[in-house]
Amino acid sequence: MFKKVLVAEDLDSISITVIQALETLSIMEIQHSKYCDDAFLQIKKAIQDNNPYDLLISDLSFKVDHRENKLTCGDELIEAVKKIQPDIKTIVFSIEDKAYRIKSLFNNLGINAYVSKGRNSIPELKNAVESIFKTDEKNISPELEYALNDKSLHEIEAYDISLLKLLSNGCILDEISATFKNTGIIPNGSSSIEKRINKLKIYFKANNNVHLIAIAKDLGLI
Amino acid sequence: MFKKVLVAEDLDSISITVIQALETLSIMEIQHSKYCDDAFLQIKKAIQDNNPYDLLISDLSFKVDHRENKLTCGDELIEAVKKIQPDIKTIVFSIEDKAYRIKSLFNNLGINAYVSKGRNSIPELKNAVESIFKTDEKNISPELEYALNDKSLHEIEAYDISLLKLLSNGCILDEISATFKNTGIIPNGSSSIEKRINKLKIYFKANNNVHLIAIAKDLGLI
DNA sequence: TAGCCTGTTACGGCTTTCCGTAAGGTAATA
DNA sequence: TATTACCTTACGGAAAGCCGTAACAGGCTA
Repeated sequence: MFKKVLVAEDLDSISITVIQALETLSIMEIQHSKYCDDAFLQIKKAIQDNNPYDLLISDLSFKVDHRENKLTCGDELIEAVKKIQPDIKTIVFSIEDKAYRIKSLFNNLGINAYVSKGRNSIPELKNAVESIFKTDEKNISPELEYALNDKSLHEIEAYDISLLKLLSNGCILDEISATFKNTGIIPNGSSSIEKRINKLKIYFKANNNVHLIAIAKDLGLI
Repeated sequence: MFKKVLVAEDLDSISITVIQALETLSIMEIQHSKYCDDAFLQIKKAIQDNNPYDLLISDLSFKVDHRENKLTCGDELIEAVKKIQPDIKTIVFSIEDKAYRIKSLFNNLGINAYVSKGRNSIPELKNAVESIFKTDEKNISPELEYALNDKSLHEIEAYDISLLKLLSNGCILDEISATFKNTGIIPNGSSSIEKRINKLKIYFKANNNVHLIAIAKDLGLI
């Protein structure tokens, strides 16, 4: 079994249970951080001490409070950690169940397992830990397996996300066009952007821009 | 101390910790439900058995799954419970920290305490339980006290919420006007609705309707 | 090279939103 | 009753979004 595990989770009501669950798996050393920045520093220090972590279990969203943090969410934490310790195993444990989000975690961050916080997630979390210790296969909550096979999600790209974000910030077409030109994103003609928004509206069955943003927000795309 | 307490919480990772915390307060009987419908039935049965619950600790949002449920969220659960047992004490334990939401829980549902799930929420939850057992005062997470005093929230009424919801569903002004006329909501002139939307845009510092809906979604108003 | 396909950009009209102005209605007050 | 204040509704011009058409460029194929 893994020897040294770090849990990055802000809610005390959850971290307590997670740590107890890990203890039942006879893991020797279990550490816990309430902030992403702290988690990153602990992993960094463990490398320097020549006693690195085997596994990182991280939440995705962390509450903002008085503290200033460089890393504000689990995505950023994992990305930063992989840069200094590429071989560390990672499990994401989050309430998030949007296929798009989960998909990108496997594809872009190379996480080893995704466990969705739910009515029976502690046994699932234990299984995931055991499973990725034994094999190197990817592991995902049973009810979320459909996510990786959802073809439709291939069609929504980073370009669309940028577009939707700018729209949701109140930008008009010309402003979006200018922004894309400045950052070198193409296509950036206001007409092409208009067309792309139109495609998104058809895809998401939205009546207008307002409706489109409401749907994108509900889906967790932005 | 309270003798009989019900915890309505879907996430096992949280309910386990909450129950452990209640046990340290020497509460004799602690029950737990993962669904609002189950919680309601348990409370109903306890009344029939002449052994009612003293306290209900409930989450607000519950994940949807295969099961069909009449009560889908904590708000609905508490409202239903108060109808059959008006004197029951209620604590809401939720990640929600939007002032508007919390305010309406105290004012509309008459909850006794609100504890926000956070980095130190288990001690806060224990304090809340002890506090409302001793006194009959309202109790709220320290960092959320500002919520009840936030004057600005008085200005956002049910009318605005209906309006924002229709907007977010892709309705245009004339459709909203027609809907309001059908349901007897006034003002319902398309011009007045336009003005009202304008006020909301100023209030929330939104550039346009799209921006407004994005903000309303972020604030959890809709 | 000519033809075809695809994707980007441009243009024009039509609708909807945006925003200021003004008319009508009601209620409180002098 | 007259005045005032406030709210609702109506109207109109400007701005932005909506949607179809067309021009242009690059890549592929015959």
